[in-house]
Amino acid sequence: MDQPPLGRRAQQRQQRLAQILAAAEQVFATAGFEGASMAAIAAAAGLPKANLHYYFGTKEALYAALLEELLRLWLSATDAIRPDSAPDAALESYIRAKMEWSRSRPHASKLFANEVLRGAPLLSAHLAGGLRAQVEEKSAVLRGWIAEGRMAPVEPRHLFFAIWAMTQTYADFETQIRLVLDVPALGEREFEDGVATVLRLVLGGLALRA
Amino acid sequence: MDQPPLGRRAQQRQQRLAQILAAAEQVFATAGFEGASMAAIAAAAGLPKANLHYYFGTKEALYAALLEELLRLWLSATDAIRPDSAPDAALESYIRAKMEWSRSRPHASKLFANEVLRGAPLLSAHLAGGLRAQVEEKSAVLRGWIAEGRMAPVEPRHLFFAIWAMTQTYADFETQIRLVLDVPALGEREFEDGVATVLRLVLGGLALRA
DNA sequence: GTCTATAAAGGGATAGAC
DNA sequence: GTCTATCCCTTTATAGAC
Repeated sequence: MDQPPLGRRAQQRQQRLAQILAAAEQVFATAGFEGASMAAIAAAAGLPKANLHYYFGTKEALYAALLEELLRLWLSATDAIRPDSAPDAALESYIRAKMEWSRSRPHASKLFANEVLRGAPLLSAHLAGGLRAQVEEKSAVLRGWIAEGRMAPVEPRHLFFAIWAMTQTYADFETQIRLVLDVPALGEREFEDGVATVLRLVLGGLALRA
Repeated sequence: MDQPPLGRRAQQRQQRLAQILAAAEQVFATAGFEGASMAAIAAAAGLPKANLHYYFGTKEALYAALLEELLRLWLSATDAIRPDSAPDAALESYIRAKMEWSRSRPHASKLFANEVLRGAPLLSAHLAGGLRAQVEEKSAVLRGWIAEGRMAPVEPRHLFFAIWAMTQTYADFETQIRLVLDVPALGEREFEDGVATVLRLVLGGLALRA
């Protein structure tokens, strides 16, 4: 993606941008768009407030830049679901990828959840465009497997909704899960139990395992 | 709950309170705590702003009153899960109740989601208290069924997380589901497909149906 | 009890020195 | 490019007339 001959100035610029984006992701994720203040983001980034405006112009532009990056992540996880794949391996791979995303990028997941809760004012076009197209494409693959008797009949789009919900809940509802389980933070143990549960429901529910 | 001899004044007071709470639930649900303004809530309730302060004092008190009511709903849905129940009927009843709640009270679900995303500052005590206790109690019932061989082995608490996620997503992520399905609003058809999908995954995954 | 007017605080954004 | 000081608007909350 990056052209190699990047001057020292451009490098520093990239670093500043990344520094601001990381701080913004964290603050927006837990406070939401309205709840996050530019002052709080600046403090998290260790920079004066005016610096953020120099790099991104407005609060909304900074927020939009984060969503932009987020969408690439969202749309890149379904690669394993292809007509020539084995249904059980494909779905297991997809579920593990989604769960790993919740573990490693919880702020991104929460940011996305906040935006959708608000009615997705900055994301509607992408949801109705790229995401819908991808869901349709992958649903066709699943319908093919069902027609061949390789998988129990299910409405594929609702299966995706269920998988998204079960995996993302470990990021978005982390607070609730942590308090119910009475652990200080979600760790390996909790994510392993989560993966095992989701795999049992999906693979078992679709007659893909004993 | 209400004492019968309620004077006309008290009746009007109750009506005003309900009117404000309904408007506040809707505004807080989509805008979040910070994003919602007392002016917007007042407009939705058809009252001047000062009226809200007269009845509830502060914005946070109004918000807290909504969460209070919400918790009663959350904690009342697991009644069907009892040691002497049939596992499949109990879980089906629970799933249908949770899904019906997403259909009939989407604003309440979104309000809850917003609060948990924020780290549940006003809800931590209840999540670690009443909710945890209830989950432990019902998990013990499920472990009993598993020990008797009436249900496939699963970590009961994570099963609850999965059921909560799959059912609440039809309220919280309604915008995304609507756009992916390309429908103007979620209707009977969509909720029936959702219930069917969740039942297949849970009952099938736990070896409670063919 | 109800409403208008306003006080007090905090927010995004920018001007202008360096 | 970077930072301080500040403008201007919105927001919560209340005072005080009715």
